[in-house]
Parts: sequence; C-alpha cells; structure tokens
Amino acid sequence: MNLSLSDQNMHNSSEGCLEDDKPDVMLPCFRRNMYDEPLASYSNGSIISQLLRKTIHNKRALEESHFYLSSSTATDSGQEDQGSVFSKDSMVEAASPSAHVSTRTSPEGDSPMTDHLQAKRARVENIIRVMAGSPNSKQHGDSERCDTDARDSREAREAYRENKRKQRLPQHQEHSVGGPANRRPGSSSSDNCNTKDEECHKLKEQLHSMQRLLHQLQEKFLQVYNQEDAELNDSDATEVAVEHDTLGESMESRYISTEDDFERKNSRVTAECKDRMKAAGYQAHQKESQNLQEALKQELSRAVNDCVDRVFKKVSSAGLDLSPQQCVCSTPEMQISVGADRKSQQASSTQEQPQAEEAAVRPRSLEYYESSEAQSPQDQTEALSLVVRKPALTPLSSVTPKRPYPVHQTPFQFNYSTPLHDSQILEHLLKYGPHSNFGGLPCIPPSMDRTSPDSVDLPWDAIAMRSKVTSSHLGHPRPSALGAVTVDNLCLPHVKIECGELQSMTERNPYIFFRLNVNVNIQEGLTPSHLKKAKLMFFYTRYPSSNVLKTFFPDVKFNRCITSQLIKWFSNFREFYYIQMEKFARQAIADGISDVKDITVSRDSELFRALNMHYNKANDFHVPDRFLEVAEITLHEFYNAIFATKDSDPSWKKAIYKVICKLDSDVPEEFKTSSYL
DNA sequence: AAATCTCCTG
DNA sequence: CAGGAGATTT
Repeated sequence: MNLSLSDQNMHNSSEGCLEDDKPDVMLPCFRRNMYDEPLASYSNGSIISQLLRKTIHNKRALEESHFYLSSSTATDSGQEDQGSVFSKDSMVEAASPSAHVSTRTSPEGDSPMTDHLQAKRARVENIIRVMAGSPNSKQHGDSERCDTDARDSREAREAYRENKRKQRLPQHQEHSVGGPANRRPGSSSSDNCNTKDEECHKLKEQLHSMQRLLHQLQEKFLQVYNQEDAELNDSDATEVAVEHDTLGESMESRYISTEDDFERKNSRVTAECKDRMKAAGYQAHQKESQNLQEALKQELSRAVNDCVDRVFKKVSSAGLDLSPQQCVCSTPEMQISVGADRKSQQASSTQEQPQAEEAAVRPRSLEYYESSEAQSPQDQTEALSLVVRKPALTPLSSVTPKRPYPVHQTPFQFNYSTPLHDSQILEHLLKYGPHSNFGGLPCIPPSMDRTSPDSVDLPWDAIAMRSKVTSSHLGHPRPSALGAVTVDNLCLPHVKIECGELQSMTERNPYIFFRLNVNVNIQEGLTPSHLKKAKLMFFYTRYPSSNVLKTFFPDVKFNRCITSQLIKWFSNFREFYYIQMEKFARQAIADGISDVKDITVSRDSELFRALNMHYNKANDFHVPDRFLEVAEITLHEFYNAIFATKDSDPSWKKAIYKVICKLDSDVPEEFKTSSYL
C-alpha cells in the first residue's frame, strides 16, 4: 500500500511541476528549505517562475504529506518529488548515517564537535542579541522566521510587492466610491498617510514588542537545546557536524549577495536552529519538544492574537473616516508584520518539530507571498476586484468593526461582531494558514464550534463556512497530549472550505484570503442576512426583476441557482402576503363590513402587524408608508373580488396580482451600497 | 427553451 | 422556506 501510494504521489508531483524539475540530488531530509539552491542559479527573470513552480510543487506535496506521515517504510529519500515532503519518517532518517551519503561533500566534515558547537552557540546568542535590539526588525518582520534563509525572505518580499501592486488595481476602479480622497496610493501615499503616521507608528511599536517577545522565546528555546547538545552521541554528532558545515558553507556564500544584514543574521539562526534540532535527535526529545511547543504556541498565539486584535481595532476605528487609499498605506505594513508573526510562530514551532511540521507549513507560508504570481491574470483580476470593490457593500455586521476600509453610514444599526471571533480566525490563519481546518483549532472556544451555520453574528463568511467544515470534524477534538505534527497534518488535508470560488481563489493566494476575511464578504450562497434584506426590500417591491435583485445584492455571486432562489424568496413573500390579504379580506366580509372605504391598513392594524412580524421580525426597520398604501389597495382588491364572488373563478387572483405588481416602488439606494443586519 | 409565476406540499 | 408540478410568458 505504501509503495503504491508513493508511486502515485510521485506521479502527481511530477505532473505538478512538469517541465521544470531540474535534477535535484538532495535528500528529502536535507531539502529543509526548498530554496536552498544558490541564488546564482536563478536568472533575474526566472526567479518568479521558479518560485511559482516550486510553490505548485510543494503545495502538492503538502496536500499529500499526511499520507507520508502514516506511511512507515515507503519513503524513498532518493526521489526528488518526495524529497519535498518533510515527513516524519524522513525526519527520523535524517539522524541515521545512511541517509546522508549525498550531502557529505564538505571537506570540513571532520571538525571537532565541541568546538563547533561552542562556536555555533556563541554565534547564535550574538545574533539573537542583535536581533532583539535591531530597530529594523519591525520593518523586516518576515525575516524573523527561524526556518528560512535570506533569499527566501527576499523573494518573499518581492512576491509581496507583486501582490501589493496587483491589489491596487481594483482600487483604481473604485474611484467613484472613494470620493475626493480616493487617490492612488502610489502618487499620493505620503499625503494620505501623513495624517495616520501616528497610528502607523503605534502599530509598529506593538508589532515590534511582539517580535521581541518572539526573540525571547527563541532564546529560551536555544537554551534548552544547548543543554541537550552536550548529550549527543558521537555518531549523530558527527553527522550533524558534517551536515552543518556543508550547509553553512553554501549559506555563507549565498549571504554575500544578500543586502539585508538583519535577514542574514536571522537566517543564520535559522540554519543553526535546524541543525540543532536535527542533532538533538528528534525522537529523544520529542516529548519535551512537544510540551514546549504547545506552551510556546499558546503563548505566541495569544500574544500575536492580542497584538493583531489591537491593530485591527485601531485601524478600524481610524479607518472609518479614511479613504481606502489612506487605509492602504497602513495595511501593507500590518500585512507584513502579520505575516512575519505568523512565520515567526511557525519558525519557533519548527524548531521543535523540525521537518514534519515544516513540511506542512512551509509551502503555504511561502505561497502566502508568492502566490500572486501563481495565478492567471484573469484570476487575479477577479480576486482583487472582489477584494476592493465589495467592502462597502457587505453586511455591516460581518465586517465593519474590523474593516480598515471606510463604511458608508447607513440609517440602520448594525451589530458589532465580537472581537473574539476575528482574533480567533486570525490566530488560526497565522497558525495554520488559510486552508487548515478550523475544527482543529484549539483556541476556538466551544461556543464557537457550536455556532450554528445560520448564525447571523458570524463575523466573516469564512466562519460561516468554517462552521460547516467544523461540524464534520467536531468528532476530532485536539488532544493536547498528541503530537502537534500528527494533529496538524491530520487537519490540513481536511481543509475544504465549502465555497468553491473563494476556495480556489484563496488556494492560489492565501494572502488574498487573509485580506478577504478581514476586509470583505463575498458570498457564494445566500445567507440569513440576505434573507432579511430581501424581506425588507419586499416592503418596496413585491415583484423585483432579477436585474434589481442583482443590483441590490452586489455581495452575492449570482448564478442560476442563486437567482432563482432569490426569486423564490420573493415568491414566498408574495404568497404569505396574499394569503394574509385574502384572510383579512374575508374577515372583513365576515365582520359585515359593507364599504371598502371602511377597510384601512394602518400601523396599528392587525394585518400590518402580521406582515411586519413576517418581514421585519426584529421591528428595527421603519416600514415605508407606501407599503401601507399598497397593502390597503391589495386588501381592497381582495375584498371587492370576494364580495363580488369572483373567487369562484379558479384564477380570480390573477387580476389582483396584475394590479399589485404595478404598485412596486423603487428600493432605496441604501440597499445597494450596504446591507444591514 | 428558458424564465418566471402560482399553487401545493412538507 | 424549499422543492416540485404545472401554467404562463418571453
């Protein structure tokens, strides 16, 4: 079984990267970093495409990684496709001499173990000290990752820049919405941002403090493994020394071309950490590692969570009177930092779960920045237009409080979603990436998991989707004693957000997923909020055309099914409406009312109360007078028809329908630009 | 033929 | 409120 599975995986992987896969003799356990190849091997123009291909490659590997975790023997470390999968097995193999043949090329492999480790330790401590004090760290948050090298970070930034560039596009299209302040950030960012410099700095400070915390944790970590280094047995130690020197050499030379000193140091630490991890012997320290990891993860999650929460609060409160562009000037920074935090977190995790977890996390974390390149232009356009065009049109209760975009004020009240929800999702995104299974999220309290799919209070659609996903995985509570590797990787393959387009879109660009969930609310299906809105619209129009529906539900992705569902809703509304009319008309006749003019519909009428109860249950919407008039007319029509015993005709209502359908009035513009509830 | 509507049922 | 059936409209 394992063998065939591996074969299949091999095959799939090959399909995933097609023409590119250049011969790669590195063993899986040493392909700790898929960008370990020297930078020189890329021409300037090909870096992106290399990244793209590798992203695909590793994404596939990620998807399949859970198979490897459960497979015990089939991992063939000599095969390049599997090499990108950092399975637990290959991890273990890393400690055995036989697995290292092809990497023992360094002539320095015989350097004394103790000297080497001491020097290494000194370097690491020094580097960490520098990192902790570096004023630049806040601007290079993504370089905090302990498990990446310098080029990795640089390319990530480059991809990020691409991302940012593309994300501006749709904002350009939004000129009419943005108002006078709606200027391109590129040309007027300084103007727009000046007013918000203070906020930006505050945010920076917060993030910086978070990063310091991370450094401290990393230091603790290293201390633990410094002690354990001394206990290494000789064979393993030799292996490590050889491996490290080999790696150190290649890294050294690579760093020469790196302009960012901080990144270099940081990446140094990364390599050191990983070497130590490997040297320590995974199995020997697995238990402690996991305990530590859990503790660290929790601590980091909480800290990052708090920080991001505060960031969002600030941005949203400041963003309410900002133009989108003004906000943009602050968001990217936040985005960088958030990404950095996330990666840092992963890095610290990786220290303990050197490879298996890295395999699960790495491809996405890189894709996080790269994936703008991994999309077709068409897809990109679509995704981005969604990102920017929709915000003002989305249900306020869902996103407004956290949204850094300005919101058109509406005459209606909206509920603030609980900050808890946002932070939890964000935390999860930081922790596991956008595609992970929220059901495995330990930090989401039971109340969240119990959230019913139709809960209106869900802050993001992703949560609504999550609730669906979660429901199918609630049976897999995360046992704290279980190794994070196993659980995390079990969770990852489950990730199937039940929102086709959004999913595919975010698979290509998790970064957009992040923004989507923070900023906008794209609907694949109709939500209870939409139903509520439709009911309110019924006060204005009983027979809306599908065009009207499309106009007034801009946050809904219309297809045949959705359209007919909306039409069906209004059909049902009418049904109830007419049933009430007929009922009250007959009641009037039964009451002996002989003159139509004695029949009126006011807000005190029982008929109105019945209708209001149906279409405006919360009674938080002021029903237009016109609706009362229409209702009265309808009632009169029914009364007259029944009075004239026209109801004996099977199609006697048709005439009434014909009249009523002409009484539609325009739906207020507010329904277009925002939704309530 | 497809879209839309009403009516009926669950 | 959804689904289906049948009628009507475009």
